[in-house]
Amino acid sequence: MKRKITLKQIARELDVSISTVSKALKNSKEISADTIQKVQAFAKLYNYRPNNIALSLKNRKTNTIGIIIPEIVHHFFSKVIRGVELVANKRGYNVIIGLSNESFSKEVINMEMLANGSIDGFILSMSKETLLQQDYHHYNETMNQGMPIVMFDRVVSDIKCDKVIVDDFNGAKNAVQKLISNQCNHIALITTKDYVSVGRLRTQGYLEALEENKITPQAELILKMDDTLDYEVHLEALEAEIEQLFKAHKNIDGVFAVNELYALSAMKVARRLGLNVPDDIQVIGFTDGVLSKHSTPSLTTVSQHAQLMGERAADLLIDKIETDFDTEEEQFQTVVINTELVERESTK
Amino acid sequence: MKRKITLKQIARELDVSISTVSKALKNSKEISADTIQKVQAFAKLYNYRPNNIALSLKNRKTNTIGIIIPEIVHHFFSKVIRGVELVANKRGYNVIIGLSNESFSKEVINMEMLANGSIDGFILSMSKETLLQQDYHHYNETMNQGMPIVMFDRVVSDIKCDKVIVDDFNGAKNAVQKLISNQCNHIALITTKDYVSVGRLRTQGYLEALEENKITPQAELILKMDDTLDYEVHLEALEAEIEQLFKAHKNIDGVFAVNELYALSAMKVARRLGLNVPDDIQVIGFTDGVLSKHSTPSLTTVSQHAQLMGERAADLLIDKIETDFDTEEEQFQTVVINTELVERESTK
DNA sequence: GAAAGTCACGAAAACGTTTGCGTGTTAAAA
DNA sequence: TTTTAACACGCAAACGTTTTCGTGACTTTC
Repeated sequence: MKRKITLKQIARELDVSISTVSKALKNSKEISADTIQKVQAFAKLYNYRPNNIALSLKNRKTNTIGIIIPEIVHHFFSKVIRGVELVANKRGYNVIIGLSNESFSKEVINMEMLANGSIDGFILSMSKETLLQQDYHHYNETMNQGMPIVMFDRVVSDIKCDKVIVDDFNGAKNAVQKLISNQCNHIALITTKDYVSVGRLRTQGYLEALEENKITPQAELILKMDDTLDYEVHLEALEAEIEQLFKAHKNIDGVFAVNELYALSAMKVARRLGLNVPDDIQVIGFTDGVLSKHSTPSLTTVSQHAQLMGERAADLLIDKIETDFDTEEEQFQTVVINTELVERESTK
Repeated sequence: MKRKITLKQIARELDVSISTVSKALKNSKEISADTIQKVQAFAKLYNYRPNNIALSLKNRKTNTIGIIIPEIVHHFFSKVIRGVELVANKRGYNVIIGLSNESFSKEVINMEMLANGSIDGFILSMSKETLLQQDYHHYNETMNQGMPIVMFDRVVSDIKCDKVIVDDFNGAKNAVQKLISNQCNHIALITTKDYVSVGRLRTQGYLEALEENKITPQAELILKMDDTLDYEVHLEALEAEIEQLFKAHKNIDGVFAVNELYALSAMKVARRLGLNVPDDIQVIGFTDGVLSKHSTPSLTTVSQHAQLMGERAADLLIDKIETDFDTEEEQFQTVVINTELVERESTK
């Protein structure tokens, strides 16, 4: 087991100075052709590679970006990561991940852990708890220390930084418009409580679509789930709520759900109640998940282009990192990713 | 925008030496109570945190582990990552990810990028291309440089390192035994080509179960898919193959598939052919995916406990990292994770 | 043959830490 | 009063780089 070779060792072996070796490896014209040849041959033989940590320290630049997400076992987030990794790698950066697990304190701890020199900037999506508590001091402190942040998907306007978001409003509006065009007159909405920014925007899109079509929104058709519960393990609770809604309003002929699980549950409940999808009731979900494609009937969805979000976020962050010259006032931008309606079997 | 504060700056402000500050922060008894109090107060005020990169360089230890996987948008792998992250964080480590995208060269590049000081060890699962080419020089070189590797799931015996694997053989065998016990007499196997180690083992488990029950395996009932194709986008090709199999052997009453997609496709094709699952044909898939739970009918699966694999792999790696004193001969262990049969609607 | 210029290399600082050791000051022991 | 010990702190090296600035040995120019 031989440790990685260093400049110092090469220098000693070849009986030259460390600086000569360093320069020789860079083909500096300060160094004679002879020496360059000798050093490079030796370096190649021993497979010399500069130590990243030493470079990071010297350059005060790690070429690593940190990504903090609430959860990784989730198609949306893992697709975002894939996008981030793709452009990060292309541009010579590594990616280091931190999971907040939807917890405020884990988010803070993770960020502090990474902010002490390990990375050059953050890409993050807020945890639900942070969204709820509205405590953003850790973001601001991080940015005050000169570390750029790009937020995606779950953002709040109070924080001044670059952002990449989905056009939740129009995505939802178009979906509901589709249902309306398909002759749905009583469209239910299954959404989250309003503190989740994306849920709120999608709800607004739903309302707007109704209004544009002179349909009076009915509060009773809107189901706001308390999503502090993990419905992946409490499926029955979710289904029970939906079943109650369907039974109370037998005229429901369309459902718009703000995520995959809600939409799938709606279809399941419908089937259980003897309703045919899409003949009796049409369903659209806002999601990038895999379930939609493979469910029966397959689910019409509003796709969020998660991977593209990751790519754009990474480009935004790296651009900011590399134009570090703190010029005049900071200029922050918000990139809006357009959604796409993917029509499948759950709509006519 | 104030840069992060350093020992040197504190020292200058307080008119003491850098070493005094360092020691004071560590409550060294070399330093007077007065000074300690003064330094700590100042440090707290300015929110001093030691620079990780400098520490890494000094200690030749990064407290970061690298994880290389073929793909992240995949439930199995993202669950493994979650497991790794969980114990890594608990034990004071960060996780940095690299995606090989099933490509040999990307795997090599990623490993070289991380191996130059950025991390203390690797957790990885081999890309299909590496498996196919059987070129393992990058693993051996990495280990020769004193960097430990823990492999999981996709492993080969030629490489001497710690491993965490699923008991593919018995998992498959038990699943097939279940089908047999459920009165299936003609059980088809949908698997991958043999170079994928896990596919081969699962195939062996299938055969073993048949033999133990005095059932003669029929080669025509075994479908070996060429999985260099991404069937997520070429679903029809996959389904066509399965349909052909079902049509050629109308007596098939059970299917064991080595992954989720194959199993789901089998169910889909069965339904299309007018066969009822599980009455006419029972299906079991080897998978940890989400689709199984939400499909109709829901799929009986052999669960691999992916998160646990990640946890065990991380513990194994960190243990090795922290007992670095290169003692006598290396001792490598292979942890085998037991599978669990999760019974759902696709079996009786 | 002296001044100027080129060439090829080395010394040292810097990035931010930690830590073994040396040292000046004061207090206790002889 | 002298010796010794304790105390409180600073110096400097080390981790592995990069880069600026010297500098000695030649070579060229007048």
